[in-house]
Amino acid sequence: MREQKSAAQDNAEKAKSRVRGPSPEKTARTRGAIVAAALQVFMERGFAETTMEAVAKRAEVAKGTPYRYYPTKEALFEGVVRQEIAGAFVDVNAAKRRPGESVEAFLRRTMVPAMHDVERKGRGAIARLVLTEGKRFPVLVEIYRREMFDPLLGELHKLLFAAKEGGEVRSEVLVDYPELLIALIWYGIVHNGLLNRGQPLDIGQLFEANLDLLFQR
Amino acid sequence: MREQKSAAQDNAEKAKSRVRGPSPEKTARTRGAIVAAALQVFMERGFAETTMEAVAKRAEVAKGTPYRYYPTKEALFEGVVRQEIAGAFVDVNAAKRRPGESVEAFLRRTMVPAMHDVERKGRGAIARLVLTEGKRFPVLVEIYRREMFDPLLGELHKLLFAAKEGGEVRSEVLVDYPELLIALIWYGIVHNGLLNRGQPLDIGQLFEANLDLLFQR
DNA sequence: CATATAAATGACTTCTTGGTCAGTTTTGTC
DNA sequence: GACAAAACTGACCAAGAAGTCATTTATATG
Repeated sequence: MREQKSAAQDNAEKAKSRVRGPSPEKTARTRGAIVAAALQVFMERGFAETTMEAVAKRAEVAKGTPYRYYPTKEALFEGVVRQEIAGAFVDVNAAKRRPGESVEAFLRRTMVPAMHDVERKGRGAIARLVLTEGKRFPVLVEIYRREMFDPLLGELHKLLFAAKEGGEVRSEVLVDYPELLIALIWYGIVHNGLLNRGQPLDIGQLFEANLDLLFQR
Repeated sequence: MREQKSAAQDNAEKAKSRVRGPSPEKTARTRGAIVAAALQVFMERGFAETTMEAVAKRAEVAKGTPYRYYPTKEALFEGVVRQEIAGAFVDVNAAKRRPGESVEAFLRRTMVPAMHDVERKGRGAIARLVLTEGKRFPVLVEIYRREMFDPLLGELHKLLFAAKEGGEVRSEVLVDYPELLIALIWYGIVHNGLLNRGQPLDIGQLFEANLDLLFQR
């Protein structure tokens, strides 16, 4: 029933046409090692300074092996960063305001902790990579914007609007410029990757300070 | 009195030992063309993507000529950016508060217009260059910090402190975190270089919005 | 105008690195 | 154990770009 397999037609969905050769698990492990190594090296050296050989060495494979998974260095970079963005995509819409919960309380409960571990979860590093290599990889910028930036901005906008409506804040400046809240996130990311020596700036703390200001604490 | 010139000892300070050959003005013009070209190309392509040949071509000189002024590509980059930072160093301490002028009024009078033409004066571009290439050129980051970042932050800190003392603002958050005001400048710079399509974001406007918020407008 | 000197040139060298591929090893099936 | 198929290897190739330098050109002086 499967002697001829009707030439390249049945590996459409799940039907991996594997009859012989190394197990898919092994392959997946190799791919994983390469992706992980690439991410590491790209993050510490940047795109241009990274050689494929360095990636291979870090992944403990030979020079040619990465090319079995990604045709070019560019493709490797894109693939790896893409995947990382997708993985970091914490659904900003996941948390919902509890009945009767003020916007301020909601922001402190959800956003502050989230901001707090931007660095600990590696989100800062990926943002910096998109930032520094963005000019060469506009696609990644677009993805980043769509997956991270715009949703967060939109959510903040809605919340600030609600805060205005509910009388929690007087000024409507924030409703027009929710960017003011986003700004400090970028600032923290940039600062941590470039300007500071010593321990990183805690973005959550900054965010909280801004909330204090906003809600007249 | 100058036949032998006592072998390499008298061109110490100002005594350029020029007796023959092209005028220093011509040389200066060539250097200027190279520096200008380099800055342009570096800004539009980044360090790694820029070839010395492209710089030479833009400056309308031959491949080897830039090397008469800068020994390596790195030196050229550093030299050019250094010079640009120094040139962009608007003395933040230049403007002084007029007698009786409120901090708010002072900020609106001086800072807002200054922010307003960050992009028009090319300061955004140079900041982005420092940002994207900073990892490879820590010296430049240090200079940038010393010449631009720290002075501005310090000045803002003093002003916000004065505003608190004078009762212009209730919250003392801004005194502890003047970074909140710096943050949006970075945000604007990053945004203009990466995230936006269409016309650039006006940082002055953002700054003004933040002042509105801060001073409860 | 002859000459000395510096500036500028661009063909050439060298080195790095992305990418290839014939051969080898690994793995699973019969 | 023989075999087939895929994964893996690393020597090799080719392109591109940094940097060199013998030669040429431009300029100022006597």
